[in-house]
Amino acid sequence: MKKPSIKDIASRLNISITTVSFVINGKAKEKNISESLTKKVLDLVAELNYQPNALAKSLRTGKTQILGFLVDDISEPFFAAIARHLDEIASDLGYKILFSSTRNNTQKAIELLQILKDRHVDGYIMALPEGLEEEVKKLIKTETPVVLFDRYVPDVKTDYVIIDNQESVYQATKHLIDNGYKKIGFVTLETSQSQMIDRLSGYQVAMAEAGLSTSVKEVDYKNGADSIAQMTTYFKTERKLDAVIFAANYICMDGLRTFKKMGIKIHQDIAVVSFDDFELLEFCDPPVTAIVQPLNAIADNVMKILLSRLNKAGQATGNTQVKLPAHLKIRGSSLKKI
Amino acid sequence: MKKPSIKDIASRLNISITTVSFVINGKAKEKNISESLTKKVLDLVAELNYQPNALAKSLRTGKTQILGFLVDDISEPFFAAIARHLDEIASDLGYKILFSSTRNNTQKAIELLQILKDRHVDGYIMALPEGLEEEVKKLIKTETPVVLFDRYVPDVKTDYVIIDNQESVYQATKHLIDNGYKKIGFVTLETSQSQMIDRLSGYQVAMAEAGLSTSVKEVDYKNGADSIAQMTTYFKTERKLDAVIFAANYICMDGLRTFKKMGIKIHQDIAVVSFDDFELLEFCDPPVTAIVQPLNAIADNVMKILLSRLNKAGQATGNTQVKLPAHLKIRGSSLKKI
DNA sequence: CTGAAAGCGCTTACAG
DNA sequence: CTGAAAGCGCTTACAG
Repeated sequence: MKKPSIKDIASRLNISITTVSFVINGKAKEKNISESLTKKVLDLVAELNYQPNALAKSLRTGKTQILGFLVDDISEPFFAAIARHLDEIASDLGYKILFSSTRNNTQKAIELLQILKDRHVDGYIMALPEGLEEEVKKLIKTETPVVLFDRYVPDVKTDYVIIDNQESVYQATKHLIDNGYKKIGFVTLETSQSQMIDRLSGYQVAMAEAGLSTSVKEVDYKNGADSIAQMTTYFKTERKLDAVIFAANYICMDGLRTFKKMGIKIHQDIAVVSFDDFELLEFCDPPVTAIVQPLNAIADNVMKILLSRLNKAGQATGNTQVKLPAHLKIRGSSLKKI
Repeated sequence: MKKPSIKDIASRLNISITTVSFVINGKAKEKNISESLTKKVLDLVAELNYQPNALAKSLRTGKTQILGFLVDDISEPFFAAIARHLDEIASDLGYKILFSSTRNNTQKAIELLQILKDRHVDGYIMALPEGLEEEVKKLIKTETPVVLFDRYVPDVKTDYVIIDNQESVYQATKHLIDNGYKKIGFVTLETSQSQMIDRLSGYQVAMAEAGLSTSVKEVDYKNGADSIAQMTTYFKTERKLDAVIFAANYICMDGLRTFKKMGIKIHQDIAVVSFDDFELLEFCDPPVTAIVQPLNAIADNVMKILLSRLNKAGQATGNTQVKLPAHLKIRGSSLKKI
C-alpha cells in the first residue's frame, strides 16, 4: 500500500529503471524505446497511479519547481492579490510558490531567505524589504533568478516590475489642480523605499509646475491609532488644505478614519485621491478617486521574466526592468472644486 | 564557491560524515563524541556557513517540514488573515507552508492536492472545497495529518477547528429581535457547506423561537453583478423586511452595494448584520454590526492540533474537534428599531 | 534498443 | 568514541 517507486515499475516489467525513467519523462522516442514497451510502462504507471517522488528528482536535478515569494505581509490586499495571480500562473506551469511574510522585521526576513535557500527554490519573487539589499546581492551573484516588484533598489542590479509611480501621482495631482484645487497635501510614509519616493516626487513635480507650494506629511507608522493621531495633528495644523493625496492603501484607510473622527467631509471639505483601489473607496460618500495598479499585468510580467530566466539559467543576460502604467479611476471625491 | 556539503566538512577535518551528521543534529552528547571534536566541527560549520541540504534530508527522513494549505482563494481577507497567522506560527517552529487556491474548481483542487502529495508535505490544513471529500478520506487513511477549518464534513472523520456558526447567528438574530425587528431576512449562498448550513440554522431556530416567519435568499453566486441583480430582485419582492443578516463577507459586500444602488438606507430603512468583520463595515453610515471570527484563535488551534499529530505520527488518537465562539460586535446598523 | 552503475546529500543501524 | 556502508528515489553519462 506504500507509494510505488520507479523500481517497482521496473521490476514488475522486468526492465531497467533507466528505461522506465526515460518513458516517464517523455524521452521514449528520443531514446529509441520501442512503442510496445513504452505503452506497457505507461499502462502500468496509470494502473499503479505512480507519481514520481519530487524530492528525489529535485535532489538529483537540483531543480525543485518551487519559487520563493517574499513580502512584508501576505495579508495586505495588494500582496494577497499579486500572490493569487502568481499562484494561478505558476501552478499552470507546474511551479509551486512558497509564500513568506517578513512582517517588517529585517532579521526575520534574512532567516526566511535562508530557509528558502535551504529549500533550494528555483527562483525568487520579492517586494524587497528594507535591510535585505546585501543578502539579495549575494543571491544574484549565485546566478539565482530574482525578480523584484513593487519597488526596486537602484543599487541592486536585477530584474524588476514596477509601476510608474511618479507619472501616476503626477497625473493625479494634475487632475486635482485642473479641477481647481490649490492647497493640495500629500500624506505618505516615512520610508526610503523607491515606490514611495517616486510617488512623492510625482506630486512635487506637478505642484512645482503649477507654481503651487507643497505640504507633505510623512507618517511614522507604528500602528493605526498612532497614525490617526499624527494625521489629526497634520490636518488641524494645515487647516487650509482643499485636497489631499494618500500615498498608500493603509495610509488612506487611516486618513479616512481621521476624517470621520474630525467630521471632515470628503469633497465638500477636502478632495481626496487614494493610491491603490480597494472596496471601501467605492462606498465612501462620495466615492473616492484612486490610482489603480494593474495587478494582473504586474503578476504576468513577473512570471514571464522569471520563467525566461529559469529556462536559460547561467546565461548572463541583461536585466529586464518593466515599468507599467497605473490608471486613475476618477470618482466623486475629486470632482471640480465647489 | 558552491555550497559546502557534509562531505566537505568531514574531509577537511579528516573524520567521517557520520560524526559530522551527529554533531550537526545535536546528538554529539548522546553519541559520546568528544567535546573537542564537537567544537571543531561546529567551528568549521560556522566558518563555511554550512547549511544542510533540506532536500537530501527530506528524501532520507521522509519529512519535509512543509505543510500544505488549501483554500478557495488565498486573496479573500478571511483566508489571507488565517494564512498570515499560520505562517507566523509555523515559521517559528521551522515549518514552511505551501499555499494553494482552488478557485472553486474541483478538478484544479484535486490536482493541487496531488502536487502537495508529490512534494511530500508533512501535513495539510484545508478549508475543504466541495468535491474533495473522497480525496481527503484517502489522505486520512494514509495516516497523513489533516486539519480542516472553516467547515467540516460530517462524513469525513478528522480533526477540525470551526467556529460556532449556529450559536453566533442565533445570538445575532436574537439581538435583532430584542431590538424590535420582526421581518428579518437572511441572505446566504446556495451551497451545502457546513458553515453556511449552520449559520442558516441559527437564524431559523431564533426566528422559530420568537414565532416569527423566515425569509431566506440563497444567492447562486456567479459574479458580483449577478449577485447584486439577484439581491435587487429579492429586496424588491420582500419590501417589508425591516432587518437582514448577510451570511458571509462578500455576500454582505454585494448586499451593501445593492442597498446603495436601490437607495436603501442602513438602519433607517433596514437593520443590517454581517457575518465576518471587515474595514468597510466600520465606514458605513451608520457602521454595520458584525459577527467577528476569532482569527488568531482559529490559526492557533489549527497549528496546535497539527503539530501534536506531527509529533506522534502513526498513533491512532481520537479526533480533536474544536468549536470556537464568535463575537457579536454591535454597531449602529442594528440599534433599536426606530 | 536497453541496462548497470554512479551520484545528488543526507541519516542511521551496525560494527568495532 | 568513531567510521564504513546502505539506502531514500530519482537522472544520466556510458557501454554494449
